[in-house]
Amino acid sequence: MTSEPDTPSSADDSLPPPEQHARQYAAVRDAHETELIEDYVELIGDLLDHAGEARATDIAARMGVRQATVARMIRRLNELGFVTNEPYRAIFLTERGRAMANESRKRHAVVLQFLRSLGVDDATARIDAEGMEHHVSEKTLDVMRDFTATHNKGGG
Amino acid sequence: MTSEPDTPSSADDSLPPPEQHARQYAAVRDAHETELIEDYVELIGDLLDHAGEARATDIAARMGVRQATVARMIRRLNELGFVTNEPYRAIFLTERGRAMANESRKRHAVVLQFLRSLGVDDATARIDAEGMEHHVSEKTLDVMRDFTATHNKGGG
DNA sequence: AAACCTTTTTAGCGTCGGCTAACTTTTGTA
DNA sequence: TACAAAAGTTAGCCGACGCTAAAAAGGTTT
Repeated sequence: MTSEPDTPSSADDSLPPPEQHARQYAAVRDAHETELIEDYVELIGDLLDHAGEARATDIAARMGVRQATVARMIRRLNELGFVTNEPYRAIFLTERGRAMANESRKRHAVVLQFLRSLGVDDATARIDAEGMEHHVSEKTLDVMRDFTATHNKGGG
Repeated sequence: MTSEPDTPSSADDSLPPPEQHARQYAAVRDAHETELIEDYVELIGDLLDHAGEARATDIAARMGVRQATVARMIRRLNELGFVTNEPYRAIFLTERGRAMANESRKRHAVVLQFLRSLGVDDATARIDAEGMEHHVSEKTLDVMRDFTATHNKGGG
């Protein structure tokens, strides 16, 4: 039939050429590299804003990992220039860290609200947004923003 | 203005309780554990279907990694019961592997077509789908399927 | 001040998934 | 048949990120 829902251009029958395929997976790997860092930075920013300070204990509790894991990550974030910290003291974001936290938070909010305006329930939207957040390109984020704006007039 | 896009109920002002927050991150970590395995199994399934066989060279080229990396992963997939393989021979999927490949492929297709029907260009949709695929819950997949079905009548 | 508890840090283990280098097997060709 | 190229395997390095256990620093209570 020529009137099938799958048009030739949108059918997923054939594999992309190997190089393009490889680039897709490389993009995913790249995203994974920065993903955890962004999650930590975003969480630290949230804690600073909501609790006034970001302590390792709270980060550990919210990330669901041990404090030792957090300590090592904080050291890494410091080396990368995202946070400043002195031994046995709270953690603060550098300018770069603050920028990343804001970026992440915005992206997170766009995805979360998009999912909700699609009709996904809140709990599911929160979980999915957390995972999807780092894999959504700027272009797709724009589309999501538009969609949410036009489908959310009555409030979501 | 009181008619801002952010309604109080959908605003993301406060952090979730720590335990819930931790569960969200745990879900992401869990997804990461199986993600790469699913990607390999899905790719092997695609190669079997499209090329008739799945060879380590082709897997490496398409994943964008070295053959040594593929070899170790194949051994792992074998131990996990997803593939069968004999030394220096092509790779085949077990029943479990085939089931996972089909699942992954379906999920991948749903996300990809959803993005396209949203209006995301093909190249972007492909990249984003690859990353998002593993972080989309069944519930959200259902919503995406519905959306694509109702917004894709003219083809796209 | 001493004792105690919490918080943070450090040391060290294990797994995973990239990599290179070197080797073996298969395959294709002279 | 012999040799070269391609494909597959193995060994071992490295960084990341979980973990436990134990030490060090900070804060509180007596």
